Amino acid sequence: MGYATTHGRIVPNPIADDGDDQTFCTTCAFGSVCTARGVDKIALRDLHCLVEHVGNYRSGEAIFRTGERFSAIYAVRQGTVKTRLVDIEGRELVLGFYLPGELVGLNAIHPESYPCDAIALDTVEVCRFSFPALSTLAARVPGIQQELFRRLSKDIGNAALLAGDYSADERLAAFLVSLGRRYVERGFPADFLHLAMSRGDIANYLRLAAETVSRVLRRFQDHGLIRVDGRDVSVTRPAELFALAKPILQR
Amino acid sequence: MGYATTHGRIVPNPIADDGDDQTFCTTCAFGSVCTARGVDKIALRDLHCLVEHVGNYRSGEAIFRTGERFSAIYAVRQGTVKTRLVDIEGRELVLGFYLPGELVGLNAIHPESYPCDAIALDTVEVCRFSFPALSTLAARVPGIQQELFRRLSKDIGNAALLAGDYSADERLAAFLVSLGRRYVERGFPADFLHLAMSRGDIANYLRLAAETVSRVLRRFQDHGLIRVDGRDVSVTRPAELFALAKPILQR
DNA sequence: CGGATTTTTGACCAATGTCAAGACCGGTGG
DNA sequence: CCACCGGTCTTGACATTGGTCAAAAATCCG
Repeated sequence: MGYATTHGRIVPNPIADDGDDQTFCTTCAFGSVCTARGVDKIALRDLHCLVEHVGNYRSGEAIFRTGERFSAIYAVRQGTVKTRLVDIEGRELVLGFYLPGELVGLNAIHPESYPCDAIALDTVEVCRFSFPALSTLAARVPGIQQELFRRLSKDIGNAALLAGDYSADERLAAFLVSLGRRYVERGFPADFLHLAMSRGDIANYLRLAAETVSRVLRRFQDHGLIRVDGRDVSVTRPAELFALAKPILQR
Repeated sequence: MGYATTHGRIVPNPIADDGDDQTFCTTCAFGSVCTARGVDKIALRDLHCLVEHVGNYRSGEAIFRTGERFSAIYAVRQGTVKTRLVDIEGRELVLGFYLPGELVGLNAIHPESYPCDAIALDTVEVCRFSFPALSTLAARVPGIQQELFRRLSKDIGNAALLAGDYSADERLAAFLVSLGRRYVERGFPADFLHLAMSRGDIANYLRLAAETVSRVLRRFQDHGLIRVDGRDVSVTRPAELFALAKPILQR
């Protein structure tokens, strides 16, 4: 695990180890397949073979761009990635944020070309999985096929989450809670978040104006739910925050 | 093909034939796999074996309900299905509408239980595909695995479509254009739609109030873009309607 | 025909967006 | 070390879209 400082604090910052033939990267998208479900050695080696580490994208750089031919999906190893599309009128639309261990590019299988840009929000490393190779392997290894189906299916649900006509408060609360949960899954404290993305990106993702994000965070802080310091947020009343988020997150 | 009358008109109404060992149902979700890509005979028979026709749901009846254990996906054969969830506050949230040939239930793979209700909007018949059986088959027949990946991926894109902060006009235009396209794919005229769903359902799906849907349709008609008669809509100026929908549909 | 449901229409209201100005923060170079 | 600069963030005043409420009209269905 690596650490980075922001505003003079020590902030945990996940960095994937390289893994080995037995364990694979700890943050690997397919880690669970290999560990929990006991994939056979050969499959594991095959998976290793078709993975390619691609690294050191700096903030603002693109991992792929809209319209490029789809050939691979990417697992985030370190840093945070956003996907976004820019519509005909020039409006930016942020589709999602991806933390270490999450898969980017699943929405490109159908159109066969990437329907969005994937942009690094800080220093990012990814694993590249050639999709033809991966689907061949998936046909041989049930666990991997399963995992792909699962993640595709999960993304459908996630995309639908935002689509509701929820209030700005509900959206922001759900955003913070969900981000918190995903950090916890990766072994980070539940009550402290560092936001890799700007207010503008958050607003764009939640379909709000940046000003509204600012105001709501301010209000949450005034009510004692959270403590905001720039891009660092500590959650002081998780239960109340969750209560707000409930209509969106319930299931 | 069957026909039904509404408001005294003759409205085309797709009814899938039963297919045979060679051709499968014409509207079948996996039709393209079998025909275009030449699936081997054995696979085709297997697919036939694991399909189960389930029929004659009447308007309002559920094909599955929130929380039931996930065991199968369904391909619509006849009629129209809506999926919806009811949030903690009792608000209904329509997730999608499904025409003949489309797959319902893909969003249930991940949670392993259906995260929404699937409700018949008129007289509905479906094909039931046991999911364990289907994924086993998918591992053997690349075309089927491919088709599943494709459709899962497509649904991610569709779910994201609605999520933008688009105006009521843009939403409704995109809704009509997209519905029209899907009908055309099924061999129905491009300029005439019959809406199986109520204004309330449309509103709910587009995250608008029912009153807004009414008003916008009225305005479209006043401007000569469409002609509305209850649930029948004819598109008189497709180009202009598309122009409105463009920010949402472009890709 | 008659009650229930859906749809339309109108009047009003509130949440959120827009515009504009200023504060803050981090980085750069003198 | 400090001054400046660009970007991001915050705050305030105001405008607008779409929601809410209520009632009337149309449609459905027995």
